Amino acid sequence: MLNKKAEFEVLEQDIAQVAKALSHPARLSILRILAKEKGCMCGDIVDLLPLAQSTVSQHLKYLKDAGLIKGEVDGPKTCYCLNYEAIQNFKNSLNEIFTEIESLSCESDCC
Amino acid sequence: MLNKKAEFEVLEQDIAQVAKALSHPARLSILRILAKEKGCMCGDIVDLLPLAQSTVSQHLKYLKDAGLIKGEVDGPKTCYCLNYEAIQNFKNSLNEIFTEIESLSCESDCC
DNA sequence: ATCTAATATCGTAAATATACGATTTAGCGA
DNA sequence: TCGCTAAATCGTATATTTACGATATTAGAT
Repeated sequence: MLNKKAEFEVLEQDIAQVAKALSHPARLSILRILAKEKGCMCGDIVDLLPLAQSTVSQHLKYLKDAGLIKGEVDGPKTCYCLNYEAIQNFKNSLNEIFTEIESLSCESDCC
Repeated sequence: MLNKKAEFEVLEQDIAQVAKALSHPARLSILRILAKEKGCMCGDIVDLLPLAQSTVSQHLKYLKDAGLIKGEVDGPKTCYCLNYEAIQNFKNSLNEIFTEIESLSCESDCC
């Protein structure tokens, strides 16, 4: 199958990638847990979610690849934290698009 | 495969669903086109995107199912418009989660 | 040196998304 | 009525995501 994603604007590609990372409730839940728990929760996330350890690890990788979290290996453990800068950047990009959309409000003759 | 999405919070499920609709550059592009073009563009979207008609139609359906756009059938044509209310709702929900995340900023001992 | 606990990775199965061409549907105009 | 145009839907191929169990990896503790 041909992948056409590269043919769109970079801003659109960037937002799409982060939106994809936010497109599963488990990953949104993980972000909230990481914000709530002091000292950067690691494996305890598994205890808080109805998912297997390997699945949680997979979701964490997904979030890390999207840049939304950082992970620091510490012996056999790994410490995950939110990447506030990346979250802020996403918020800004999304706002950029949303305000553009709202300001261009079409005076439609139909719906 | 077991689908575990239903086991998460409704807020998380709702945001995830809209985020998924925003997770492809073609769909973000469509939203911008709908905002820009007066009179609610319909088939001309196809001319503006590097995708086949059937693929664009599929993306439009995806956006409509997520509630982000409305479509009004008018003879053989269909007129699509943004659903500003839904977009506003999503913005609010996302802000809710993001401000929660930011206010809970963890004082971590690692990253 | 070995055991153990915490994670990551591998292999795999099923579900969903992405893309296309071909076909169907619907109403308009000749 | 017949074709035309616009759009939706179908069928299909491929890619990606989601989920799990099993296995590998890593470093501290015994």
